[in-house]
Amino acid sequence: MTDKAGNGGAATGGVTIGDAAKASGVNAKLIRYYESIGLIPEAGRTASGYRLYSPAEVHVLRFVRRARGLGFSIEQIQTLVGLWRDRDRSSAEVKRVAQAHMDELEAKIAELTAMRDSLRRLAEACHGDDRPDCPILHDLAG
Amino acid sequence: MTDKAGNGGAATGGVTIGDAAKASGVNAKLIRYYESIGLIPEAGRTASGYRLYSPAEVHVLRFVRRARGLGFSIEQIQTLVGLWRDRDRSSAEVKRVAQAHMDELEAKIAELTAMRDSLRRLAEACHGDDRPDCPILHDLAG
DNA sequence: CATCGTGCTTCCAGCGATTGGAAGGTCAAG
DNA sequence: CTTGACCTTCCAATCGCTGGAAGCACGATG
Repeated sequence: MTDKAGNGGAATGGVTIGDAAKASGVNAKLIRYYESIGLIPEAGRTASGYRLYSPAEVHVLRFVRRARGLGFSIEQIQTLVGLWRDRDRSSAEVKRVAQAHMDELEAKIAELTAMRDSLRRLAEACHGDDRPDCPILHDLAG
Repeated sequence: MTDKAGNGGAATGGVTIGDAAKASGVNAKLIRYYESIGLIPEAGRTASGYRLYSPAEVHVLRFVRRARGLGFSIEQIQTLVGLWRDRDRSSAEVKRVAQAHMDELEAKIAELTAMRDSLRRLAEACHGDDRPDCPILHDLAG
């Protein structure tokens, strides 16, 4: 029940991908995927080929997970991680990326809301009983 | 400028895919795709292999386009087209499909709205100037 | 020492709903 | 006969994952 490698988080120079996954909330499969597309740099390896993650790398993974949670695209996250690493960044640059994403969110919300409203109007007019008459189909049929 | 086939909409037993596209608002590529996945039945063909669409088939395409416009999935549209064709359908069944989709829309809207609100709060707290301090990155970094 | 179970590795494929392109056949008009 | 607009099929890419298969690595147990 204890660590199979005996180093669940310290001293050896990094944790395995499974532990990095647990610590960051990004599953192992996804971590490899993020590496493969270049979102995160290639991890170091043990002699036998296992990936190793330092606390700093786990931190990046957590960052990525949070950014995905806010709906940022991989491309935007790449930019954000870059800005995060850059101590001389301007907050204006970060804000620009965030604003761009907010605009996308706003557009998507508007689109979905319009769909929902149209649909709601149609559904409200539909009896929803055994009779075949249905304003929903009537509308779709044009 | 007139019809290349001389039958832009009548008498010959159907229009070509390009004309069906213009008439339905679904582009030709997409019509073929819809056929390939079984959303619409295989179209008839001319001797030389061109697809032909009757007014009724064009009508189905228009139906599909409107349903996609409301955000219904292909699978849901398949059900709706089936119900549309069935004169003995119950409006309750149609309403169920619509309601299911409205629930999905509602969930997505809630998700995106939560993202937008979080992001807005962070962005409002960000100066957006030359200084590197940024609550957005601060939050993402945890 | 052999074996077991778990975790790691790579690679390949699929999801949903399109869109794009390449390579080639068909048709009517000039 | 050539031109050009249409049609055909097939294959690949998009976005962000997720799943599976086949095979090595590792530690604990019998």
